[in-house]
Order: sequence, then C-alpha cells, then structure tokens
Amino acid sequence: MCEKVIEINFGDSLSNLSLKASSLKCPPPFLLKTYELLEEGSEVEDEMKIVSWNEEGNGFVVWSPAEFSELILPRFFKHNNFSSFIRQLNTYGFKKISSKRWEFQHEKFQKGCRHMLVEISRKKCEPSVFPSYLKSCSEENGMANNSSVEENNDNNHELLMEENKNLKKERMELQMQIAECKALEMKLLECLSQCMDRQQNKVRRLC
Amino acid sequence: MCEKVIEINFGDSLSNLSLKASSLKCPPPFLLKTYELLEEGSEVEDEMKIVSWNEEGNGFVVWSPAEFSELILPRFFKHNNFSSFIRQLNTYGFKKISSKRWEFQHEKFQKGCRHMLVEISRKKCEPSVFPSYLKSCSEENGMANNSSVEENNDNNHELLMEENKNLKKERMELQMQIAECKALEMKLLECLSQCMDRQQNKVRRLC
DNA sequence: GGGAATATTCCC
DNA sequence: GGGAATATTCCC
Repeated sequence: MCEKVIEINFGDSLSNLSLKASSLKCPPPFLLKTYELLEEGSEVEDEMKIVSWNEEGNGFVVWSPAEFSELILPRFFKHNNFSSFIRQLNTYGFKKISSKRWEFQHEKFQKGCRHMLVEISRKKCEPSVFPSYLKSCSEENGMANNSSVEENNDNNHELLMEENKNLKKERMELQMQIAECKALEMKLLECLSQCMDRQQNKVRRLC
Repeated sequence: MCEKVIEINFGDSLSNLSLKASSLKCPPPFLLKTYELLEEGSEVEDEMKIVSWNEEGNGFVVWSPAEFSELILPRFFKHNNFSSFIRQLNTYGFKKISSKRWEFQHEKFQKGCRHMLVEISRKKCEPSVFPSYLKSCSEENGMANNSSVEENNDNNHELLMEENKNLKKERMELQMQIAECKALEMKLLECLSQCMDRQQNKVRRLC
C-alpha cells in the first residue's frame, strides 16, 4: 500500500530536519485504515451510519459499537474487538471527548487532511514508572522525569547534557553491580554443588 | 482458555527452584495452537498430509508450505504468512533441522507431550553482561565525540533527547536485571542453608 | 535467524 | 487509560 521511504539528500540539514518524520513517510497502518474506514463510513445515509466524521470534521464518532466491531473492524484489522481499537487510539494519543457517545479526537486527525496523518506517532512508553521494589532507586533520580514540559530549549540543552553524563555514569555502575551479582551467583552455585556432594559422601561413609 | 496461575508454597526452595516457570502455567497460545494443528494434521492420510509430526515424534514437518499458509494458518492464527509462523518458531527457540524439508524441532515440543509445552518460553533479548556492554559503551562514546562538532543545535538537541530517552530505558532494564539477580541470590542462599541443615541432621542421626 | 516497530491481547 | 506480554510485520 505504501511506497518505500525515499532518501533525499538536500545538502541542507535544516531542510532535512523539517522534513523529518513527515511528508516522505507513509502514516502508520492503523491511522491510514481508520481514516479510510471513516471516508467510507461517512458516505452512508444518517440513519444507517455506523461510524463517521463528526459535524466539525475534527473528530469522529462510532455510532454503533456493536455493528462497528462486527462489520467494520474485521474488514480493516485482524480482530473484531472494540477494546483493541480503543487501545490503539490511546496509543496514538486520541482523546475521548464525549461521555455521551463514542467520539474521539486528535489534533492531527481531521476530515480531508490525510496528509497530516504522518505527523501522528505512537506514544512511547517512557521508563518513568518503576516497579515498587525499584522505587527507591528511581527517586534518587527524581529530577529527570519532570523535564517533559520543556519551555526553555537552551537551558534544557545544558541540563540534558548533564543528565546524559550522569545517566552514563549510572549505567556503568549498574553494569558493575550486575557483574558482581553474576559472580556471586556462580560462587553460590559452586558452594551448593559442593555442599550436596559432601552430603552424599558423608552419608556414604557413615553408612 | 487457561486458568490463573496458582501459587503454591512448597516450603522447600529446592522444589521451588526446579519448578521455576513450569507446570503451573498454561502454555503460550502460539505453542498450544501449533501443537493442536499438528494433532489434527497428523490424522490425515500420508498422501494428503500438509503438516504432521515427524517419524520420531520429536519434531514436525510442513510438507506443503503453500497449502499450510493458505488453509491451516488462518484457521489458527490471524494471518496466512509462512514467514510469520517461522518468526514465531524462532522466537520460541525452535530449530530447522533439515535443509531438504521444512522440519522443525524443539527439545520440549514432542508428540504426546502437551504438558511439556509450558517449559518453552520466548527468547528474551538479554544483553549478556560483559562483551555487549563494553561494545555499546565504546560505540556511544565514539558518537558523542563526533557530535561535539555541533554544526546544528536543533539537531543536536533532538539527538540528545533521543539518547537521554534510550539511557533511561537502559537504566530501567539494568535495574530489572539486578532485581532478578537479587531474587535468584536469595533463593540460592535459602537452598544452601537448607542443604547444610539437612547435612547436619543426617550426620547427627547417623552418629 | 533475529532486531525492532507496530498490532493485539490481557490485565490493572 | 495505559503497562506489559505476546503476535505479526518489516527489514537486515
């Protein structure tokens, strides 16, 4: 469906930067399929509508989740679960904007704007949340997670460099810890093995 | 389909150790489905066989990849691609054991041994402690030096953020590894302690 | 064969 | 709504 990404060297890093992740790439399959099922679904007469763009064209509505799941989803995706569809919407940053109906919105997902789809990307799972037993570790580095607002780039740049340096140091320390752990593991296994051997021998001798 | 894992405390860390990730769990869907399609496929007469256990029952053969992809795969999985099936086999550690036919084997995947499936698990991409770390460290240091030329601040900022994100992810993974190491250490210590207790008791009894 | 991105499922 | 495991795809 999509063509390969074409590499173009503009000999101009600014152009390259602004084109990054935009017009040369095709949108993720999920977004394209959702856009296409809306194009198709919006053509139906009102009474029969299962899914369509909303009035403003800046979002869409699933009018009948049951029919949507049974009839539409399997034609576009490899499943017929409404919840899996919702999970994907959330992954791509869509918001449910009504409590009364299944209406979703994303800034870059609008009627007639297929070209904007490439600007939408999956939310990546940031390692900010640690399991409880690691919490004390993560709290030491508490500053790190607050920086997501990023109002000031210059200032941020220095902070970032500092943080990266610290992270690398930390990485080295953690790697050392792991190496020590592994070494201890080996020793313990050796001990255990010896202990079991001795046990056998003593029993034999004493018998 | 599968019931929840039942936690059983054997009060004996040796048993616990040997039971690790085994009989209480249900097998991953992929393994169960593959096993089932083989049960079904092996009943067919020889001439018509598309897929079946091999003669020894310690592996299986896809006799006709084309028919297998078209007729069997979509009944058990959400696709009809032979290569996706192969990718899963590799993920679970199966080996292709013949260059003449599509024959695959896994130690714990045998005819009549459905109960052994739970012993098979997905290969996890665990970076082995020493060599890979040293390698990645040196590589990243190299990159850092190059980027210090700083031709483009914006670009650099993005690279830094990217690196920062990756470092945090790496940190979390390392912390997880350490947590696992510590847990194993505890188990081993417990084992050792029990083993030594038993040794003492037996000696005493025999004296 | 396997790394990595995306999709689907399961579960909190 | 989102974390995380498993499945599927894509690419080297």
